[in-house]
Amino acid sequence: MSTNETPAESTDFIRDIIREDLASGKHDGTVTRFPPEPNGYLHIGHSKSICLNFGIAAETGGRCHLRFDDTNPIKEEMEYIESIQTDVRWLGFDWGEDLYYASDYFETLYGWAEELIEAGNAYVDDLSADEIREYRGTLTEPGRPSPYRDREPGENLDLLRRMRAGEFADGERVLRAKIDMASGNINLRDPVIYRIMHVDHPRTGDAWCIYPTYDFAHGQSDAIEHITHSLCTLEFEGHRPLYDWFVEHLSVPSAPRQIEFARLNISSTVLSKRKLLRLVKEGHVDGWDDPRMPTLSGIRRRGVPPEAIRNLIDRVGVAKRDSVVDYALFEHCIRELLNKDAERRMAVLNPLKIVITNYPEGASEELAAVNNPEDPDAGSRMVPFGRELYIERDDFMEDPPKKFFRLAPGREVRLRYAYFITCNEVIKDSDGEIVELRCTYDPATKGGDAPDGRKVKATLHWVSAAHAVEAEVRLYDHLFEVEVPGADGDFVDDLNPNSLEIRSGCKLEPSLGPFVPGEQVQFERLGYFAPDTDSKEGALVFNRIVTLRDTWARIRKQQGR
RNA sequence: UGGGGCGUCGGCAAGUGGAAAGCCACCGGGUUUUGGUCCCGGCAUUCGCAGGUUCGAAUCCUGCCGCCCCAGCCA
Repeated sequence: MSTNETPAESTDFIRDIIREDLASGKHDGTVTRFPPEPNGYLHIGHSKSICLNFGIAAETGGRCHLRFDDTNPIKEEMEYIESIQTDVRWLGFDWGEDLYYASDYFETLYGWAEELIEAGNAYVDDLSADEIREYRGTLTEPGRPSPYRDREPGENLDLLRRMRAGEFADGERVLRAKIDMASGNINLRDPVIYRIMHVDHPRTGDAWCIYPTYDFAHGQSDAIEHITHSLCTLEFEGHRPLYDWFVEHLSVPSAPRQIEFARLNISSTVLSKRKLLRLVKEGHVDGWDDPRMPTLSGIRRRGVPPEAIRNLIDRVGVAKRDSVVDYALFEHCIRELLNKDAERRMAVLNPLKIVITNYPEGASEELAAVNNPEDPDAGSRMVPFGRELYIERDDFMEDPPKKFFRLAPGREVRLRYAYFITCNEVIKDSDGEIVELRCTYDPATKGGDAPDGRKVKATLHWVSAAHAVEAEVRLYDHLFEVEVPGADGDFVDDLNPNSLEIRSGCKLEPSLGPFVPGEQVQFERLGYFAPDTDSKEGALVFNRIVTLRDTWARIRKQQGR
């Protein structure tokens, strides 16, 4: 198979800039980086940055580094360093040898701090945090210089060395860059670049008790790694002048360019570590990998293939506008992929027993079922059929409304890959609850076609009662009831109380018994599912990844339920 | 009332002076042994608003309005 068309190049303002830089010879190649702080789990919002950085590197034959921005030991843990690597790999990206840590540069960064002092561009400030805030001024009033602003380089150097040596307590002094206390950009009002923290660092242990801030570490780390384009989110726009200031005033080995883009937001969920942490801590979900969570670990556990996330990111694009992507677009990406890849199976989640009264007692037979109508190579399998079967309760109505085409008293429908059946009798218990249906089948319709050409308006899925495998199936809905949680009030108040529904006693066709964990299946007419990590031998648990598009549900809604 | 950004269909998003791409959602219709898939069609006479420049403006100019970010020794 060949084509003359070149694949449509995804383009956005960042790729445009990079293309120009390459064309003009400003750079020979590209080096990007994904720089998470190891203080939490990655979520789908991060995948935009990951796909962008690794994607651009791949498209331009460059490299993308994975760098942990571990400058604040209070919040960081090795556990996160592990999980982040697992998640990035799962998403489908590889940093090769290029794994770095900002903490690897602590000594170099410290040297640059002394360099700044010697040039009269930094000073040790004895003001307290509160005083610094007061002196900083406000959004509309300029700041005032600290009384320590004009200390001599010699004294500053001595003080910084003593800070490093551990002579002072946390918060007693800080090192500040001497820039402009009257700047309209508050980030330039002598930002703190080193603080004292007598805290062990996950990687450097007790080697340091002073740590550089993000502003003093990030651009310089980029420069050390010869990053050409440092892509970050919009909230860092105001930090760019500072980023550039350090690159200009320090003897760094290269001059990276920071470019900002809008972060990914998705409706009906939240994407901030703070909020996600609260969901876990307050027990609204069962952990970071709860299948309802937008964390990569949660999405993975739910059964979503990583390719679906990459496709979503491609479709969303990259721009500078604050936006909220419709969750439906994500669902579409999942369905689009799984429709093509997932094998079909039959499973009944809410069983209603039917007895085929004219089918011989004790008999059974095997019927051929297609594995994936979208993929002829997927072949077919045999499914057992017998006198007693289960169908979905929703597929029968004693008193059907207009447009309900499924089973009803006196009505004939098709059992997929099996026979036409007609419902003759409805059996109820003493409460009036339907407990069983008595039907007859037409032996001439074996396989699902009537030789006389008669049609039927519905095809139902089913499972033979004698052969069924039992399983628990977990159904998920949006975590939040509103598109933008917390738009008015606490986001927790917008939680969807019905985001999880557990169905036990579900009946699966026997081929699902030994199903391989990690693989996705379509339960015909119901949606895409995957085994949960809670599955055990003989105690299967499936997660619903996403439903199928459901036109009948829409009709029902239009009819007023 | 400081500085930095952003405003194109319900949601994303192209377009950068010469006839408003595409995708999702939604609404029809066809095919169908999944009310799935697939196919066909519809969906911005108008680009936050108001002026101006121009033969011609979403694109240029001016003014206004709205939204987001910044006052951590977080990132």
